[in-house]
Amino acid sequence: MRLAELSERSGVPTATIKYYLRERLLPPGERITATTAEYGDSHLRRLRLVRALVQVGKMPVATTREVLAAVEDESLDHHMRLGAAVWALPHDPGPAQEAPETATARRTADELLHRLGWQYGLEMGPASPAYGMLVNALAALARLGYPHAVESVLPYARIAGELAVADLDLVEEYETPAEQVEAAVALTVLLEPVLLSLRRLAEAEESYRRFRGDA
Amino acid sequence: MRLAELSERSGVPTATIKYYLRERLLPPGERITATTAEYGDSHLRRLRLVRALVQVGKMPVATTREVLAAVEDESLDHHMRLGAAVWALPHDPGPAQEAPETATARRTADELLHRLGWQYGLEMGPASPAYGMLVNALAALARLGYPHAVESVLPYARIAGELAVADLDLVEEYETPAEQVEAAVALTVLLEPVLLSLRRLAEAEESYRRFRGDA
DNA sequence: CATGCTTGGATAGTGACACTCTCCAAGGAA
DNA sequence: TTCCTTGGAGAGTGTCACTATCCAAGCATG
Repeated sequence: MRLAELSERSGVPTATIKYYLRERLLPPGERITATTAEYGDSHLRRLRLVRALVQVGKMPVATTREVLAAVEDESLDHHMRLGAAVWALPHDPGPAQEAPETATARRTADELLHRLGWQYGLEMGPASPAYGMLVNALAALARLGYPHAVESVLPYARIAGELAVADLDLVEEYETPAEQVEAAVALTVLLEPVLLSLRRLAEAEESYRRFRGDA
Repeated sequence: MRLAELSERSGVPTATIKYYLRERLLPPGERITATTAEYGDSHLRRLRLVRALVQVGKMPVATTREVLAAVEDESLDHHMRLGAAVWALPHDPGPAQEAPETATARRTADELLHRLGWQYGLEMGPASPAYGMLVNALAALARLGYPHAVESVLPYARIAGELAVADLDLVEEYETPAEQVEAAVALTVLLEPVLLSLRRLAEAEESYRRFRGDA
């Protein structure tokens, strides 16, 4: 199919597809003549993934490119490939200035990983983007005077552990490593809004039960 | 204290504080002379909250203004005030075009609320931003061919329920309704990055355990 | 073969957003 | 009196995801 048809079938404007091609989020089509290129189902599939990651997952385009590169990197073993892909997922820049709250938050995060027995996290953690995000968020809570000690966060960490098990169960339903890595990225990103919106709905429900009719 | 000192104590540049004043994220200081205004601890506290919501919680400035207005609205009862505040929290625009996947996603969401027995959600749900986010995300998963049926999402919803209980427990540790509403907003927003980063760390851990050493 | 449309590629422009810079007049301090 | 600081207002900046405009080379029709 040509660009126009790819656009029609995916619902993405041609100008946007051209932009994605330029940014290397989509591999170039197979050149037929000097002025036309042919696209296949793999392009359509990739285009849908890109759209989902960028629009629903709100991932920056540059980040998406890196993640997709990791997904396709056949030179890594399975765990490393998963790791590289998820590693590249969007994250806030780590703690910038070393405020005193940051140091405390770092210690809290470390103790948390200890208490949970997350070996890999303890080893690789401090360098990983997710660890930086965690430290940042804990430091922000501390600055506002909200609970941020290990005891307060531990329940959330246990719940996160349950989530990860559910996620990996879903991933393992796929056969090939390539499918699994793609599923890991898609599900990691796209289940975030699902989870957050469900939490908001659940909070409304719980608030209704507890406070309904209060003055 | 004057603007310069407020800036120094909060670490926020004066130009940015002026911007927040202009955007009504901060109430104006008490005018002392024609050219000077006095700010108090409440301004410092509010400024820190704004910074946390905007920078860590990545909330748009316009949204933050609405949320803070709801937090301060004394005319609502407690549950409504919480609801109004969380209602105004940032959310994607609801489902735009009515693709077939959207209709399916909507049915899945409704059935989910039924199965969970979330009365309030069933009643108010379809109008709420969180419901729109959920439908959007489920539709995106469907478009990519990933599981999005009630059975696949149910575990996540149950976990969200646990999160909400933990959240409201934290909120109820505060005494006055005003403190509780502010805590609800702050914790709803600031625990999101905590939760998401913990999920990423947990996924890395779980992936390490399952796939370590795979070819 | 001439005419006009389509295609893909390159370049520049748009709109939203969170700041950030530059002025300015009125005070206050030395 | 002179200089510096303050708060307010308007315009400018940088980023980012597009999006509109050009352009040359085909292809399709009369």
